[in-house]
Amino acid sequence: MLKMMIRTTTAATSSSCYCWSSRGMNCLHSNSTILVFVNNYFAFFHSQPSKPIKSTRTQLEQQKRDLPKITNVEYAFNVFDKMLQMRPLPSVVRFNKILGQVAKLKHHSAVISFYNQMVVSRVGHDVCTLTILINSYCHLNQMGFSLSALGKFFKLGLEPNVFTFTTLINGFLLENRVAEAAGIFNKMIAGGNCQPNVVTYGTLVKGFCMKGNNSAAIQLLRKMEEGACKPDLVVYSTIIDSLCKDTLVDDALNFFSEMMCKGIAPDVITYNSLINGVCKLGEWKEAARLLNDMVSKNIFPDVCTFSVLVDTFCKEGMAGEAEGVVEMMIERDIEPDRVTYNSLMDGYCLRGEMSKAGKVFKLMLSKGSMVDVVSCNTLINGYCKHKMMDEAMMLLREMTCKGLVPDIVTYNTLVDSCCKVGKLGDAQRLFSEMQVCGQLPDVQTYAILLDGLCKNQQISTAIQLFKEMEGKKLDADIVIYTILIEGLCIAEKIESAKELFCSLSSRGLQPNVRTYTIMINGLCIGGRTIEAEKLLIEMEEKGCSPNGWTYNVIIRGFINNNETVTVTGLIQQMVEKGFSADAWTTELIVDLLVKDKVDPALLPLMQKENYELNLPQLKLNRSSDHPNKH
DNA sequence: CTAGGGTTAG
Repeated sequence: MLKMMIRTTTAATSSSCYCWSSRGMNCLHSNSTILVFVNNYFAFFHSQPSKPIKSTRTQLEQQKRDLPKITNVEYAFNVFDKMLQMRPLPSVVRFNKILGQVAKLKHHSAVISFYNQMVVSRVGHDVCTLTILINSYCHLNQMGFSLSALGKFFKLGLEPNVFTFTTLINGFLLENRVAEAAGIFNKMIAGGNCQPNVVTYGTLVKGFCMKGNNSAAIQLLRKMEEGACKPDLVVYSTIIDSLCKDTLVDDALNFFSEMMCKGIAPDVITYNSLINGVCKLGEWKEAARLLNDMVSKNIFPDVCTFSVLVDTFCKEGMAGEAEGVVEMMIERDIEPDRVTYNSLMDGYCLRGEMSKAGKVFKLMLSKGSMVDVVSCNTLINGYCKHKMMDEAMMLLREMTCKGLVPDIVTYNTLVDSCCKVGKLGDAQRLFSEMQVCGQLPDVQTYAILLDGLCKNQQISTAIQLFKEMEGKKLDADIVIYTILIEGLCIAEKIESAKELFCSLSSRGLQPNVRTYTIMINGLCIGGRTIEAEKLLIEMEEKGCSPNGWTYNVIIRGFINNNETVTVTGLIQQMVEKGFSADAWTTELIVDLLVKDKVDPALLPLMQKENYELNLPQLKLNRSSDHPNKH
């Protein structure tokens, strides 16, 4: 359906950009920058061949004619059996070829059983056989067996080569044992007869990146430049990707240009890393520039490239552009996958266009095997965020009918929304249901339900639930305690809240800004403004800087307790730190100004600004609660 | 015949 809609729109895409409505198609006259962007790409993609030219694969196939192409393990078993029955036995090389192909299919346990058959049938093995074996053990996270396979080298009088050592290094890295990986590498360098090559270096660079040690990875790259083994595309791409993941996109771009200066051409993986990096920072214009750049170099974007763009446009609220990207994909015969459609669906959910989200979901259903737990969760989340609880619950039932098992995210989403709309009973029923279905609640689930109970003034039930959680040996974190402290404050049990707050350090927990602010608010509600002010100073001293929300809370607290003398100082402090009063606080301050109780010079310093959260202020203000980000 | 980079979504 969606595809049909997309196809009907493509004819007109050169002049405008379209979006869908429930009635069909509407012309979307968005701002010119976006139109220029989209149109450039259409022009651009129309000028490209619709599919990359197929390489001369026939040649390769001809070369391999004597070797059967292994496409699945069953076939490999057959071929292998036949080979074992041949007399004389085929050469080790032929067995290695089969083994290698099975390993490429990632059927590592099959590799091991083939190897064992080879041993029984007395097929000789060589360095290559053992290296494939070691590699398979590595991928099965069985380094112990890898190392005992290494022992076979000595038994058979074989010498491990650079492939063997690189495989071992990779094996240690897969188990996060970077030190041991580096140890092998150092021994290679010291040994002299088997020096690391560019792949060995690349493997270790990856290892450092995995540990988040970019500087070690970069150091290794610099070391390569000094020696005979120069860094290649993979080494650069690994570092570029790692920098992008750490949002150090500028550094990544520097390595990108450095690489190109050396005549190393980037590929689709390099560009995907960069596009992903800039997109995570919301810089879609930079992403568009990179996309432009790669296509101009005849590097073809793949599903991943496009999916990232769809996701970013959706998150930036640019659904029309996201649709445009999907059109481009279809135009270029790149089939959007579940990730692409899921991003688009999430984008519609974000805009509250739930009927369009539902249409994408139906389209995914019609394609078969595209809908999974994640896509259901996305739509359920969309329904929940727009308080369409009936639809959300219906989808929960539907997914079970389709044989999809709702996971902890499904239940957490639903429990949270039930709490937010005040359906505590439903939330509790879902909480039991998930346990019956074998999805054990985690700390986050408890946090969600505890928060719901506390916000709905059911503190005693909350405390009961908290004890249940402790009984299950789940470690309560600061988020849980903050919720309970807030719950106690809402119940106006300020002394208990304070006690719990003071017990945090003995529990090995550090209060965060949220915890402090909630406690300060509680103290103000209880009229204990002196303690509130002391806590404001204390948090700063303990290295937890108050934020705008903290100041708003304490200022309101002081005003409500008629302590207007201190308020002037607090407002000054807040403004000096670059925070401003929210609408509620401003109202109270203006009120004071009218009564001539604060310095009028402060007025222009205050701007209206919406804060994420409003705390209960002697009265409960449920409607102003925002989704909690525990 | 054997070893290294990205796979995006809730």
